[in-house]
Amino acid sequence: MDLGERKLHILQAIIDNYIISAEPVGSRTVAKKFDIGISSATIRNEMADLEEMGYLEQPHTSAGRVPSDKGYRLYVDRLMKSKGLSPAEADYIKNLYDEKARQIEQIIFQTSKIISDITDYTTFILGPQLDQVLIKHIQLVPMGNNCALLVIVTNAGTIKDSIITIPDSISEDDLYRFSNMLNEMYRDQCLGSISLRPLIKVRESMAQNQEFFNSLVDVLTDSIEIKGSRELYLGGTTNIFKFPEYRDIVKAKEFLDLMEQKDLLYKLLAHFKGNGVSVTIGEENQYRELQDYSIVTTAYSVGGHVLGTLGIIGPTRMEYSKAVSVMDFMGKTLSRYLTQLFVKE
Amino acid sequence: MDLGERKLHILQAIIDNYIISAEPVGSRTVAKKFDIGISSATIRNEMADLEEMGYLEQPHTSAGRVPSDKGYRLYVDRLMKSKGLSPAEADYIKNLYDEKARQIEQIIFQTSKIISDITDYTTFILGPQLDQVLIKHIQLVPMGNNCALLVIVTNAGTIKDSIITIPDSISEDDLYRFSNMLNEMYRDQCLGSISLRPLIKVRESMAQNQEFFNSLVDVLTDSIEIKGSRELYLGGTTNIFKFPEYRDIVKAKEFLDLMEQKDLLYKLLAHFKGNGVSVTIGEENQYRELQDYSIVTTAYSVGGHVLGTLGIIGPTRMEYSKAVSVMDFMGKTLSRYLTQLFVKE
DNA sequence: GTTAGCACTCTCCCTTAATGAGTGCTAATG
DNA sequence: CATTAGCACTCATTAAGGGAGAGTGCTAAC
Repeated sequence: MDLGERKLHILQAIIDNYIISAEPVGSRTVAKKFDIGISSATIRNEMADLEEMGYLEQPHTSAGRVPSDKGYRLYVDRLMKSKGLSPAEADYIKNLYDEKARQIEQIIFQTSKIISDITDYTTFILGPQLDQVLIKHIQLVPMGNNCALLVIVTNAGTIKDSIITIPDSISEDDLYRFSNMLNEMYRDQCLGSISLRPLIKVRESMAQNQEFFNSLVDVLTDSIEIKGSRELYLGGTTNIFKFPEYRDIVKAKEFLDLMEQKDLLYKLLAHFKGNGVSVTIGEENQYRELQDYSIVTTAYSVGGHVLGTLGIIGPTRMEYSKAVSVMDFMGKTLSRYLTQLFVKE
Repeated sequence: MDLGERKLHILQAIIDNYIISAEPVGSRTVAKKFDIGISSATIRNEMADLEEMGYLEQPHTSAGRVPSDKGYRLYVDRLMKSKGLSPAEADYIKNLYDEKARQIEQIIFQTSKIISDITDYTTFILGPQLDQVLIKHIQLVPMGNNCALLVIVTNAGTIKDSIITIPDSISEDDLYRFSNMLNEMYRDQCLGSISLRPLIKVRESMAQNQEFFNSLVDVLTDSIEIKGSRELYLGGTTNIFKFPEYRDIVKAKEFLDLMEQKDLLYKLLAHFKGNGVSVTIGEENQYRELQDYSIVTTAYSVGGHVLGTLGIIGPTRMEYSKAVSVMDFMGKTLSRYLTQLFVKE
């Protein structure tokens, strides 16, 4: 059995309808929407075919049809009409970015807020990938009781800090001197691939402070171990309540727990390295916990280097057309903005 | 009518029971719990009195009694037996703090996680109050396209950063020189009360860079405007689902929306400056949106200076005894830990 | 003052019945 | 031969009715 033009039209009508209504779609409804002279009986036959082919499902015998993941996939690949953003929306976004945002965190939060406001889905953003990023400044700041703060500023505007212990024998002046050394050694080096070798020289020059030296090396090594340290920002988590399929308290809790469990989202996002917008529908997802949801992601970059990922998550009954447009637009807008801020012309 | 010993005992039995069961408590239940020879009929009479006095309420004629906010208040002030933490819990907490936490943010997150794990309520923590805090280091880091990052490290281990624009005429070397000047001027000054006057001298020395100078002054002024910039950390927001009174999706959403609306929590916490643990029950709260909940707060400090506030929020049917013990313990533990880290002996 | 007894109230839950949307099949139609 | 009208059938949803049970308030006796 093959997918004639008419079957595709019917499938599209059903999905369009279901995305809006969240109710199984019956043959009569399709007949009305599809005002050419085809009766509901004919449509019923076609729908039975589409179900047999796996594009539709039936919650129970006497209900209408609901799209399957396979149906959504076909819809995303071939049927949906790309909507684009309304000029009002594009303006709204541009204006927000024009306002002075003075911290990279603020910019990211703003981005996540925009996306979840416009789409009504939950947004998650993976912060700058530190191994791609250059060190712009290193500073050791004496803090108090045998403590110092190691601060690393990167060229993506992010700051990484770490408390380290220092022995009594090191004075504040020593720390500042040492800061300068570190700066000279590591400025404009890539955080992901800095070598500890140059430090050996330093080690000799502070032979009496082995302990401090070791602690410092530990921290630097930790800083290179980036995986754990990438921030994951969430926005619009309670948007999930807007969808009737999550009126059920158990499902809502399940979703919110999922969002709090950030490891899963980390792992998930690790896969989407490519550029362009990627859509993962329901069971296409390799993680079972996420197979009830659809996820749309895209990368953002600074000066051509991919820095992190934007994503939204919502029910498989997602407004894919809008979701894809928004993510595409926001990925590009954020990249342009960051590049303009941080890359020398 | 006055509150005899027996009435107090009955009230206590009712509240103890209701806190656990979340069901209206009937006279028979109290009679059982209260195994001295008093019949349920007598207790019924006493309960009617307690209701008349405003300590109890009746959801409907044929239901048991439920404590009123006034009842809870009496309970908290006079009736509850302070439980203290179990040794196991105290150990668990101490062990967590002994693990190396390398960022102040991490420490705060850990604290909020501990509190919501132990109490099952939602935790909110107001981060360090920046006007109480000393500047330990200031750094201008050149970033790219007419941009620099102003980084301020404080003696509470927090870092404040801000993107500022710089004119072409300023070189990287100028920036570093300027950083050094700022450091000399402001190190160990209180962030809340730094004066811009010393900068006037600098202004003269960079007469040809008025624009940059102005932008810098703006940012410094902003940094002093602290109110907006205090972080509010949340933990265990989905704990609310554990309580039967929030099985209702509307109420659950209401609560979660409340937690996302951080201004309200800011305003709320501004009131609790004193030390010691403070309990606010239901309608005692001045903000209508919070009158369905009870809130327990306490301050944390570094070296005797109050830095911020810990709080939990849950249904008025709260395990006050445990809540108070935990908050007291955690406030003290966190303060001790931070003091030990950051204050010179 | 305390208590046993009893009528009364109200919620909760189960059963039953009616409604209605939608299907699948059959037979008629162009 | 594809299309369609007609009809019996299915199943979820909703409303109504009717115990059962928990709890109260009142009265009268102790």
